[in-house]
Amino acid sequence: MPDKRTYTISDLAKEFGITTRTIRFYEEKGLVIPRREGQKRLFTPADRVRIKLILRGKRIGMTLQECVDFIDMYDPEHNNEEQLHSLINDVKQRRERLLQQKKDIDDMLAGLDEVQGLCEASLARNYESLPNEQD
Amino acid sequence: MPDKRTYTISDLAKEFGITTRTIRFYEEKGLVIPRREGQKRLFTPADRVRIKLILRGKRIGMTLQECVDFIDMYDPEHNNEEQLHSLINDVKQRRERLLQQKKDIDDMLAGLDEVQGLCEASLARNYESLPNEQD
DNA sequence: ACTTCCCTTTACGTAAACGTAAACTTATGC
DNA sequence: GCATAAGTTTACGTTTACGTAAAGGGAAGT
Repeated sequence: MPDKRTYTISDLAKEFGITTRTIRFYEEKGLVIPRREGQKRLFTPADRVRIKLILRGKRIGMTLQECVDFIDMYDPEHNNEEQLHSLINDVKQRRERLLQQKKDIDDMLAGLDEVQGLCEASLARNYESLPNEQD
Repeated sequence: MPDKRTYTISDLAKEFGITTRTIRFYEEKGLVIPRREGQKRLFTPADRVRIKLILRGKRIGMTLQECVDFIDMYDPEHNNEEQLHSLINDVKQRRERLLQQKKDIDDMLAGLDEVQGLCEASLARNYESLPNEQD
C-alpha cells in the first residue's frame, strides 16, 4: 500500500534545515500543495520529495522556477509527438548545462588542490626552519 | 614580456556575453579594478581572467562575494601559520560543497537519461501503431 | 557642423527568495 | 484556567545582481 505518512510543516523544516516561512513561500509559488487538516498543512511524502528536489536544484544555482520546470519533466503531460520532441530538446539543453557545470566544478576542485598544496608546502617550510626535538 | 594587451569594457562584454552595466557593477563592488585612460576604463588580461572566474563561479550558483573569496584564495595574503591553517580549512569546506554539487549534478543527469528514455520509448510506440510503407 | 558611436556618471526600478514582525487560533501540559 | 508551543494569515522589509533610463563627454566619419 502507498505510504500514508504525513508531515507537519516544522517536521519538514527541521529535516531540511529550512524555515517554515520558506516552505510557506514554496506553497505560495505553487511548488507544493499540501492538504489541510482544519487550517494546518499536511504534507505527503510526495511533497517531501518535491522539496528535496527543489533544494537539490538550488544547491547548483537553479532558480525556483527552473527547479519546478525540471521536476515537471518527470510527470508526463507530454501527450503528443510535438511535446515529446520539445521535451527531448529541453532534456538536451539541460544536460549540456549540467555538463558545463560539472566541468566548472572539476576546474575549481583542481584549483583547490593547488592552493592546498601551496599551503602545505609553506607550512612544511616553516617547520623546517624551526628548531625541533632532534636538534 | 608580460602581456600588455588591454580591453575596453565592450570588448569584454561581448566576449563574455554580459552587459557593460554588469562589468561596471563588478567594478563598483571591487571585483575588478581597471585602469583609466582619461575617463575610459582599460582592462588588463588579469581583469579579464577575474571576470572569467567570476562567471564560472556564478554558473554553479556562487554569489559574487563567494566568487571573490574563492579567487582571493589564490593570491596569498596568508603569511602566518594561523592564516595558512584557516585557508586549508576553507579549502576543505569548499571542496566538500563542490563534491556535493557534483553529486547533485550526477543525480540530475541520471534523471535526464531516464526522462529521455521514456520519451523515446513513447515516440517509438507511436510509430509502431501508425501505418508505414511496408503495410 | 552634424550625426553616430562608444564611453561616462547618477540614480531610480526590479525580480527572486525569503526574513521578520504583528496579531490571532488551536491543542497540550500542569 | 492559563501559559506554552506550534500553527495560521497579512504585510512590509531586505539582499543580491543587475536593468533601465537620463544626461552628457569625446573622437570619427561625411
